Amino acid sequence: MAKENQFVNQIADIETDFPRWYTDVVTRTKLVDYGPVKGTMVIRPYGYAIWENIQKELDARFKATGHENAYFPLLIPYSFMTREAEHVEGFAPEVAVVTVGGGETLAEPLVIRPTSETVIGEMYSKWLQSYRDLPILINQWANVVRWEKTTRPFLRTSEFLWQEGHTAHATEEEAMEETMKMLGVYKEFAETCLAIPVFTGRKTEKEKFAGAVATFGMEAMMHDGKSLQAGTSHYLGQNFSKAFDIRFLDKDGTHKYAYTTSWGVSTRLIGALIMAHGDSRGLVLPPVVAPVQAIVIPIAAKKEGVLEAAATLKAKLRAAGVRADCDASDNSPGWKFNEWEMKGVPVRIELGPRDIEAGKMVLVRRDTHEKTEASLENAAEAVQALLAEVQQNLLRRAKKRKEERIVTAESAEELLRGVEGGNFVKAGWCGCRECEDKIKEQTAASARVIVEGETAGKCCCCGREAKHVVLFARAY
RNA sequence: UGAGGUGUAGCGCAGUUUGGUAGCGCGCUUGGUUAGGGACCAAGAGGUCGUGGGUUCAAGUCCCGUCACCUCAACCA
Repeated sequence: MAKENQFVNQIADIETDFPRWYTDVVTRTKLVDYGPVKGTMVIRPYGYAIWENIQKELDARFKATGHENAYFPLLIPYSFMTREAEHVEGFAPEVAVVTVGGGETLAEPLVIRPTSETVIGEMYSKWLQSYRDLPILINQWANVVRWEKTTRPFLRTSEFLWQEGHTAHATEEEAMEETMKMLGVYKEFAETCLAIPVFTGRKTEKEKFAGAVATFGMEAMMHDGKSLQAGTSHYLGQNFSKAFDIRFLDKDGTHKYAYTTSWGVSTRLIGALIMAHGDSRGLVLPPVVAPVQAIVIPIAAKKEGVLEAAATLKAKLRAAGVRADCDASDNSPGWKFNEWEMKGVPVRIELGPRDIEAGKMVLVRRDTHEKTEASLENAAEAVQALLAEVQQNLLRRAKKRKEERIVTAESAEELLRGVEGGNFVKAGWCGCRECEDKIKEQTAASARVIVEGETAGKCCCCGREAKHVVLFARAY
């Protein structure tokens, strides 16, 4: 009992104090540390390794859909921001501005990019001349800065890492197709790699990206029933091409403005992983993105042959492509069990004198804590099979919860009851901004996405005829 | 930007009410014994008490200012 308490004291209780649980877990597992400047974070090796795995998976998908990587400058002339009216209005309050360079006040202040539509638009206008130059399909991996008032590691920080795709097309249809295609790429990635089932759909006017014609979002359900916007894909129409003069000479001999898109996901995905799968013992990482997929814990490590056998096993697993490690530190086995569980490693392998003699190992999976034995001879196969199963199970589990936690509401009261119970709520909406604001005020829930292909009778707020079915939730 | 809270050793905290030698737990170092769910013994190292000023013989403690961080709300990926 005393020992149990000692463990529990490491991190706050996930059910009763989720925000605290989150910050405890991200710092104690060494994913992240706070930076010296307000709102900044240091992504430590264990956290960055997750990001690298996310990047690897996403980058492959971007390349497979015809995109190339490039890099645009961090500093943007302030005047660029003001060329698109909605854009500047949306971003001006949270932009960081450089006014001095080389000890001298700059003639024109520079913005540290909060997003890159403007610089990239400027460059596209230079590069684009003929319809033959289209489409332009470029992605950038970069950091951006948004001066946020309150911050939380991975979820909202002043500086964060992301990927922003920026494309230009000859027609509206093609640009819209691109917008939806990339939303689909995100969705597939979230489910197969992060084991997070998501809701996708169009955002309301209130929630859309500043400067977009339409924004489509990917929403994920967190442990506490709140929603996290995990990615967005924007159809920008000709808003930016008109502001930045992105024109081309078409087949018919006339100049036309291009149709552009942009889409991005960020290090917030790491926060999504943590909050979607974590449990009372800490992180639960899906094998596809886990920095360490299997951790070998030698038992009675000082007994002859144990460490050697553990090292051999690790090497064997690595040779088979498993991200394996061995904890040969002086800590007790029990300490290691808890530590690596907190760090979310999908599979633990216990290897002691008894096992070695029997030619076996003990496998313990992080998601269910189920213990099994497997032969050392086919170690790699057994571990790979278990990793695949853990990945499947995490998705299955998350899907089940997602389905169980969707309710419908006919009135604002029902909506409130729904979100208070930690649910996502489908409800009819008349389409007006007043109702949307009112719902938010009364329930603290916002319109996450407009649900496609469903019809509702009445608006849950004003009772007029509903234009859309909307998925409402409290959000991060 | 509004409301609340916290700053004392690497981490978590006590000490502040009533001013008088800087404490506890974990972690860290060294040596030894241990080892299948956060082991044990012994000896150590480590602190301008967030910061600036003031009151006082004397300030972690009282007064004034200031900064940072956390939680909740509003805005965003």
